[in-house]
Amino acid sequence: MFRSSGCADPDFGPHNSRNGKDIHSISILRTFHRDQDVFECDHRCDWWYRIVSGATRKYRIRSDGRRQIADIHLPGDFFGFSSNEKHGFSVQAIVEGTTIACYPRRMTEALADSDPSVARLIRMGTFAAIERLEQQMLVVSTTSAPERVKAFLVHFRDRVGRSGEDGLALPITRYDIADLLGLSTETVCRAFTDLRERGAISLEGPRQVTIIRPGSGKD
Amino acid sequence: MFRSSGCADPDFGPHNSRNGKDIHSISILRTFHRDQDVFECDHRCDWWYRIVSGATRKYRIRSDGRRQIADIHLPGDFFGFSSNEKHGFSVQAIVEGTTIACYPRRMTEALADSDPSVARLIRMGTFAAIERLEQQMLVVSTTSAPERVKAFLVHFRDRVGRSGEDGLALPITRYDIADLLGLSTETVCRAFTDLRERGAISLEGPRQVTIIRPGSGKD
DNA sequence: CGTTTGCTTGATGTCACTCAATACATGTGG
DNA sequence: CCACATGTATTGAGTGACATCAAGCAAACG
Repeated sequence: MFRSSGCADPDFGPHNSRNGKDIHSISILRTFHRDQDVFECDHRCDWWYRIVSGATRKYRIRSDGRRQIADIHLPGDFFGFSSNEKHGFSVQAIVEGTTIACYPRRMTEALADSDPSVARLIRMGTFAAIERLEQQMLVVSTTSAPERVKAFLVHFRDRVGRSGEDGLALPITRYDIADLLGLSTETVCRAFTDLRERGAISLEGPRQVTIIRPGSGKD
Repeated sequence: MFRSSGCADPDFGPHNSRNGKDIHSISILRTFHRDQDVFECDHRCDWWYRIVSGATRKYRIRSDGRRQIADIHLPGDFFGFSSNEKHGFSVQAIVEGTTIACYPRRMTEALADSDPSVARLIRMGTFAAIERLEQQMLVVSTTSAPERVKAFLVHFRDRVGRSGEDGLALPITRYDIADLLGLSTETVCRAFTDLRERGAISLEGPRQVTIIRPGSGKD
């Protein structure tokens, strides 16, 4: 359905561990259906996660009933970190068949204590999560709606891993984009057509976008 | 000027280290003037930081000249983490005399490799940073301007460390709040008066706020 | 300088509707 | 019983009309 980023991840190959146990051996792989929960907001933080293939959304239902999406996770992304007892967010699979590596938290922390390379790996994962959120913050705070959508597209393309070609296949609906950017679906639709008419993007289909002029209004 | 949270931090007291070196001994304390740069966006990420007292803003200048504030750091907060060579953001002191503990990155990473408790400390700091950003995301994405300001106030009060009293002293100007929330200063002002007239907050002064009804529209 | 208010214009949310694609159950004829 | 068509409901996407809210400018206030 959309370009799978696969498992091409240099950081996550087999690595030297001093005691035989590595981070792979303590993880379990789970596959999720579309819209299936990975965890809910009131669950305990007993696991860490990493996307192998597919995509997930981290969201929260506001008191007024709106759904706020805080993050989209793509292959290679870590998530589920928390210093509290419970995550404040729920996470759902977006794509049918999303595969996620699940790491039991206590065991992984113990492994990190004994193996500095594991600690380093987790550290890099959290650093990447911080940068993802910071970029996301810039995108969300873009004032004009079309520019916000465009910033999202550029950011998303950069995350998917630019492979030279310009075509970008969105795994998410307009509704998801709206809840991620704090806009209404209608405004997102209008932003897409606006960007297309102004020549900033071209649409081969609703989910198939080509960014033509990423320069204007990049940040 | 505003309530100093001081240094009351259990995690950061002297801790057991196996080789005599602890994270305190490799850090240096620096004091900054108001609006003085801690680092700029194109600088290399050679240091990690932690606020001891005062406050800082992490910001970035957009291509259209607007200043986007991505985070406010308060005492106890770690910042400066990045998996890239350079931070994409600049950080400035907000409060005169802001004191920051600076940790040389390579040395701290080496210390983390040899001392699991240091690695754990850094991990907790990054987890807290992630949660800060996620909460910030929820605040920024609140649709209505008054509700967004109110969400900011509630979030900020929770971060400053609720000590029972309701009074909240803001270390930052309306302009900073505007750039943090993606609003104009005028709209922030109007939101303050609107919240005051509706009885949600009371203002003892421009920087002295009391949150009366945090419940409505909390998230 | 930081904060606040009034006024106007423009942008966005809301409501309503259309359109296309899909899935699923039902019906019909061989 | 099976193959194939039809009707219906559902979902995602796009558009238009209208009211509302926030930005921008100006000016006053402390």
